[in-house]
Amino acid sequence: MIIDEAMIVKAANALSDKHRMAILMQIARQECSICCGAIQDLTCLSQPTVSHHIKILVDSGVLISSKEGRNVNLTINREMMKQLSMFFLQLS
Amino acid sequence: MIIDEAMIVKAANALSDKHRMAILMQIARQECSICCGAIQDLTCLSQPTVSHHIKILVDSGVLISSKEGRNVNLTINREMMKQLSMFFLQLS
DNA sequence: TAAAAATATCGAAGTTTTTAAATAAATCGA
DNA sequence: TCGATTTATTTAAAAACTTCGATATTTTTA
Repeated sequence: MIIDEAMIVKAANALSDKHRMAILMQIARQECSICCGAIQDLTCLSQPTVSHHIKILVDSGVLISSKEGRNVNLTINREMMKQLSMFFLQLS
Repeated sequence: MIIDEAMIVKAANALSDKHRMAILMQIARQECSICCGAIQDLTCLSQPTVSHHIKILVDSGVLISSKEGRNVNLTINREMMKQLSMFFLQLS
């Protein structure tokens, strides 16, 4: 996976909102994947707002989504996390 | 240095703009510290806009500024970069 | 001390983001 | 098939962000 500056900016943008960060951390704590509804229960936000935030997280490559019936399961994109870690390591 | 979720969000926000990312990368390429004027020369932005972006980068802890006469010298906060790297490594 | 230089602040315009209500679409179960 | 469930989309309002011109502040230099 090749990551460029624009992708880092996009990922940073995805994580620049406290609700989206909370969603990421919630998924990180999970053993297995988790669906949108379960995430909504953990926030103070409406369903459309959660859907919007999840879209941003998925579009940026931070999360991976996979549809399963009427649910959408979400997992962390660990490859992206690795790339971000490397990026900041090089700057340290 | 202890870094919490809110600080990560703030740093991510600082890096969620392509101009601010470009400023960071420019400073990263530098051997020694660099002043605001030198950064402005490398962007297509006005002086007040560059000043504004630099303030966001400094306030978030991404950059460190030190005044020297009428210049402000900027360097990367490598400790912050290390913390960010660690954060994403744990998620990978 | 006065002009020049570097940076910061203020104020306003334009753009983007966040949010939720209403609604749509897709899928499951009875 | 019909109603319930899950997620997405549309729309609109409010809040936040980006940008720059004008101006202020601080420091250097002539």
